[in-house]
Amino acid sequence: MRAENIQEVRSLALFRSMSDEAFQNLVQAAYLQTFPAQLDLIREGDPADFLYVVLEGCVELYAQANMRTATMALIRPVSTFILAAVLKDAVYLMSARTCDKSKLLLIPAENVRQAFETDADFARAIIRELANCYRGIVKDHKDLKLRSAVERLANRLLRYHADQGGNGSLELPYDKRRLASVLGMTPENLSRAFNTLKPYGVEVDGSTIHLSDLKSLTVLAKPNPLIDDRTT
Amino acid sequence: MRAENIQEVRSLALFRSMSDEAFQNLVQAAYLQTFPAQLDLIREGDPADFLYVVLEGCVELYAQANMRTATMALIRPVSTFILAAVLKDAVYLMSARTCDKSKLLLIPAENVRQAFETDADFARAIIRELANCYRGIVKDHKDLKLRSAVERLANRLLRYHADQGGNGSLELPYDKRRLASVLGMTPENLSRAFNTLKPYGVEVDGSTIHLSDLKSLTVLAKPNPLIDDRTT
DNA sequence: TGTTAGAATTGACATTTATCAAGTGCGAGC
DNA sequence: GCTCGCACTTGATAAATGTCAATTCTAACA
Repeated sequence: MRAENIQEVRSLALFRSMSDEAFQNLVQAAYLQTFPAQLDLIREGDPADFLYVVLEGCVELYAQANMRTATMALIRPVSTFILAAVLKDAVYLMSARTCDKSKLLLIPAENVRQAFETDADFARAIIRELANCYRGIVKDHKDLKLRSAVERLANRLLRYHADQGGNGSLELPYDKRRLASVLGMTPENLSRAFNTLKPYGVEVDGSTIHLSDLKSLTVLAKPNPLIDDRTT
Repeated sequence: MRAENIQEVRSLALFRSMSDEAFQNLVQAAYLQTFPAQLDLIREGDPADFLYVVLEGCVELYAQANMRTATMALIRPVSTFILAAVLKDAVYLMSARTCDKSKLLLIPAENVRQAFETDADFARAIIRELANCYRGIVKDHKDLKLRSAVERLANRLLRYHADQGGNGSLELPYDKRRLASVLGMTPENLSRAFNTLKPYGVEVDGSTIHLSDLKSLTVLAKPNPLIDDRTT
């Protein structure tokens, strides 16, 4: 692995505070690999063999049942995924596939478990990471249970808008089909939800969205830090 | 606190492996209290002052937004709740209230954080607990995103039935209003879902449910261990 | 045993969301 | 620049779910 990538991984909250020995141990056992777009990485139900770190590209976590598919999350650099399954030595609850061509680090699950048994700093970092993941999905769950499809879209737009500088327009970070699945609706319904938001100053131009009336969009969306704020 | 209660808490997976000193330290700082039914314990948005342990009774975790309320989970003895907020020293994402008269142990958040910084065994136990909580809510999220209301009810009935011995009937663990909210539907809709399941051998008698045709109910429900199995 | 308050059910209806079937438009590759 | 495929949109319709109001049931209690 190149020094640049090592430093990137080392700087992650999860690995930052662990000892050099333990980190070296993890990294030496790991595989760095580049995958093409749309490649299946893991399938729900399979035993958790690796902890994954996304270094470049984008990975989609999804789940299937009853002939339906739902996107659970989209993982962008630099972050890990399916940590909980690895720690529990259990099967994956979600499948994963690349969206774009992606560079990933695969750390054998056994080494991760060993590291948290022996390195107390790493264990504490894992606690923080897991607590964040947990709170993230609690927020997603509240979003889905407490809001209509249009409200979910409106809040998502406000979030992306703020993330991207809040200058009146935003770029959708992935295609509308995936956005629809993330928001828990069909692509058709997403189209209609955008139309519903037109009177609130939402103008769609491909994957660029212009927000010309933030005030009325915010009144409609009623954003709530306990759902939409991704840092706390 | 009575020795019996101490032993009960000590035997929890979260506290079992920690050192005696650290455990004594936690317990000595804690408050044991009995609360009447329907009492608000915590409100989402408030800073996390205590880790709660339910010793007797039942506590409902719920969330509110947009004039709507959703039950997130029901906590029965003996288990903890809102661990993640305590560890992160953040605000609660969910509110909590007693369902029945309940005996709770309140451990000051600061002591919990101290304990996981100093006791590596406790830190590892927290990791296991958090990983379980995370996977639990991932399953809830999949349930909600991938299934219709009737399917969610059918699978829930099968789960309770199996938990209670699988002898053809089951007792709903709480009232239908709460069950409806847990399942993400209105009480009216729950009533209708029960009617929809009548042809599949589901007979409602107050809070007792008889399942006379498990086979066809299972065909309808299509239970999935990656959603319904609460142990893995 | 009768009363009563809250829970549960039912019916009528509105709203939301999904489905199916055409279209339309845009971008990659020739 | 053309065209082919695919994502996206739109329309018509169906299904699922929510809302409101009225009624029935049930269990606690006088």
